[in-house]
Amino acid sequence: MPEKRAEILDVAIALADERGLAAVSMRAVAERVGVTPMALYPYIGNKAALLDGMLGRLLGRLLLPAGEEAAGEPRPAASGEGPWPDRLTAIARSGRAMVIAHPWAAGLVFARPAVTPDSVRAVDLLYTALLDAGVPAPEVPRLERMLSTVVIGFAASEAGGRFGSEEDPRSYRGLLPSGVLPGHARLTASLDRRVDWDAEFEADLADLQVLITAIARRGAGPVPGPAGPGRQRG
Amino acid sequence: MPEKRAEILDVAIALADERGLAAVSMRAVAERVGVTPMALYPYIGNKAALLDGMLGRLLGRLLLPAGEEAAGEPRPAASGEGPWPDRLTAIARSGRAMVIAHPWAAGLVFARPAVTPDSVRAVDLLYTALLDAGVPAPEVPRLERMLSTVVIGFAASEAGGRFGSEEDPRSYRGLLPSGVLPGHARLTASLDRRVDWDAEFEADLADLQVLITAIARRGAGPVPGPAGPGRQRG
DNA sequence: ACCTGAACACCGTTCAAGT
DNA sequence: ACCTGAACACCGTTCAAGT
Repeated sequence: MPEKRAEILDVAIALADERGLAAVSMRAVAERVGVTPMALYPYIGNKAALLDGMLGRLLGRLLLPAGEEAAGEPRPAASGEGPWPDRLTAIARSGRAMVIAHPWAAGLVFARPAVTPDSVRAVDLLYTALLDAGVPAPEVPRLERMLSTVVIGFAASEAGGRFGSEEDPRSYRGLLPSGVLPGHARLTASLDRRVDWDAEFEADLADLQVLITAIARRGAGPVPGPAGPGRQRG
Repeated sequence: MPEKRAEILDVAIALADERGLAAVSMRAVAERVGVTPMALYPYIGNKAALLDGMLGRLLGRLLLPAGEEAAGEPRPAASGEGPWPDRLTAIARSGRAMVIAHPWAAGLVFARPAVTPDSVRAVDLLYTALLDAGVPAPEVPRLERMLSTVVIGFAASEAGGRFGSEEDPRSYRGLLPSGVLPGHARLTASLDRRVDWDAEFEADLADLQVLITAIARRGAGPVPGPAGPGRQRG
């Protein structure tokens, strides 16, 4: 990565952190770099490539082997050491921490193929953990996509507002008396509690480990389970 | 919903379907409606509210009780009849079909709280299905968020390109010889297959049903499982 | 009550020109 | 090799004015 390109991307990331993705314009980035908008193009290509580059740089930091110039960033994901549940948990927490630290990145992750060298390395860590858990090889890529979708989707929902804020528990109440929300009516006690998102994320991770263990178990035995397409032992 | 507002939103949706979300400008929508950009503001509010309104209108169509003026739209989600796995599957398929029919909607779902009347009704269908499956009440809202995150995230990944296209299986090969991708090296046979996304979605749904059943089982028994935070029977 | 027209402060990107 | 300046075709939104 040419040094100038890295500088431009870091300026753009800082701008997005401070004022949101909408504030990241070629003109605004150029001004912070101290240059004319047109001077960015040889290094960046265009606006879409600028956004790709910003995301790629975050992913690169995420995978640094602990304490390499990533000051102020969330701890990088552990590499291939330790029991598989610990490795899965570490990667998942790093991903969520990245999105919380840079909420604007959430929307970008879903929009670009995960095929940059850095994101492929992240995927590889998950592959290895799933294989070590005993998941049959033909099911590993699918399960990796499901896991990363949950982690990214959870963080994106938190950061983007889909999970809502403090005032929304009341928003469904107007629809209750008319009886159009029978499910909510059966849950009122549970719905009025404030949600601890850290705890919910950890509970989701625990449940996914339950699922992974179940899949590994049905893959190991000679008797196929009732669900899932044809598969074979890796 | 005032008739003019509905007309404006439908024009904006058609524009997004035809030319992408980036083509949806106040000016372009106004031109199609046959009016000056400023004439939209009393009905719409501003650009952000226009996007919210577009998404809300899609959600409304999704929940129509089968065959009410939703010509050319994906089949609406089944209401509260039938076994819970069928209901869950129907809602999940409807959500994915909506995103495939209107790919631009994927990015919006994560960015807005799911508290409009229509999205609350969709959530209620999932609550009811999970309760009928035997999931303890305190775990139902969390599980609903996990399920909808998987469905929306899967569809968003498909529509947005995160899952990649035909050519990307080759993209990791350059990194294999150097040994930085041990997980991929153990999976080459599985990674070279073309992916059937319909089948993968169905397999994910089947696995989520396995997980739901496991949670219902541990909630019913007096012996708590090793994973998950404190919980109580509904 | 509903809409228009001009204006303001922005965009991304091109092109030809400078050093 | 690297950067600038002017220009083009756009944005969302304001405000005062028209009917």
